[in-house]
Amino acid sequence: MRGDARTRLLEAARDVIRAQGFAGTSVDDLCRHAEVTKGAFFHHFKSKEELGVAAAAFWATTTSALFAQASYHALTNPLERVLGYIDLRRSLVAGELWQFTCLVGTMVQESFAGSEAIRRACGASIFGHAETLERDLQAAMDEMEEKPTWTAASLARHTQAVIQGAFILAKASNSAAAGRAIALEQLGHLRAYVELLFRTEEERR
Amino acid sequence: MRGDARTRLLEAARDVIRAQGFAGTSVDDLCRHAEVTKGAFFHHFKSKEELGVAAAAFWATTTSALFAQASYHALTNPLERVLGYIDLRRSLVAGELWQFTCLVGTMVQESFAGSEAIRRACGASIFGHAETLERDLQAAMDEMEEKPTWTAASLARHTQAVIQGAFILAKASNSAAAGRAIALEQLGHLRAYVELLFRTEEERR
DNA sequence: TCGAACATACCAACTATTCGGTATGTTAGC
DNA sequence: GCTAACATACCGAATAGTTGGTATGTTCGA
Repeated sequence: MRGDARTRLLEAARDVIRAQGFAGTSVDDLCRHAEVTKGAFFHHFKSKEELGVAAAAFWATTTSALFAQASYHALTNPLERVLGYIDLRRSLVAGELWQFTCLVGTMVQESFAGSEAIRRACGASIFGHAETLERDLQAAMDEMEEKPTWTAASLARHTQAVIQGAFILAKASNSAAAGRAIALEQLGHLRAYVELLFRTEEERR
Repeated sequence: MRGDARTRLLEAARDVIRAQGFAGTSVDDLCRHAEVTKGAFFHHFKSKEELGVAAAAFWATTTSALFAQASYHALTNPLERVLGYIDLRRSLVAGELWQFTCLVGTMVQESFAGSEAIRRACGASIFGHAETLERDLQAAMDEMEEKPTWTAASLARHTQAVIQGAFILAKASNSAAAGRAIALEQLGHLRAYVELLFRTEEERR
């Protein structure tokens, strides 16, 4: 028990902030949820803002570890690896909204004006994750006959834009079930776009 | 001057909440920005939450008026009208981030768990706007030879998902200029997807 | 048409509470 | 016995919301 207060606070931040937002979550909220006293909080983080930065970094490392060990990386076809990533994202849409939405996407929305440090940490997480898709996208592009006008980096960012937008539409929905359905629907459109971009006419039939 | 305190508060909410988020904006912030006293605020809105609901409704009416009068509606080809909508959205990406991002997208992200009333108002704005695109999309679909598997409603929602996601990536960017560039890039991908879906192989060459 | 009755719009000061943060401990492990 | 990891108690500032009052109409009967 002793020695893990910092991790418990970061896990609490990950869950509570996704549900309530950063400004809508008080330090006491986090301490209650992590079953930790305020003294412990300010022992590990010198301010609430510093916790926000640490939570974004925590999110970046834990999620990148999750995706790094995924099985789609073993596929030989780079396009199949990209589609495998999208399918994995689809499989992660489960449970309540706060369980599958994105911490840094939520945080950056309300912190980009107030805290440059949090904004930078969230941006690093989002764009860093996008960059991990770039290699496979570039490899798939290199196999194409006619070179496209768009770049692998912009398409990698597009996957993240669709995912983040899907989460917003899910949050705007009338129920968790409806939100999940819309998120899946939107990831379906993302998959269709990637397939349309890469599959040539003859391949499609 | 007298009699417009309510409108000035709604305009202040539209601008300040887009920059700071709902929870990050205090009632005093709004009163200062609208040059109105706190008494006036609680005369027109019985709570901060009620202002949030009214701001979402205000956003829905003002933005739908903006798009209703746009010139792309005069185009005869329904697909051209859809692409005209996307091009209009691209032209609106200008100035600072808080000036072109979406109020209800920002608000729903942090309010969906805390206030059902605000969540509902934001959802009505987003999905109501999506529905205005459905007619043109359906008309374009009806002109296609082979009927697609996806629906006009889901594609209409997809436009909104990409737009909302583009705003999040813009906010995560290191500068307003970089954010604008990413937003435009992402709307470009959205345009490309719509074109790929509707243009048949022969039309494309 | 005049004015009392009423309604709306707003103001300035106040309250109760919550917030982020701090000061001062206490405990456990090397 | 020294240091990092906590706990307890507290502070000042900020917060949402309230109160009692005033200024500006609006209505309607005599």
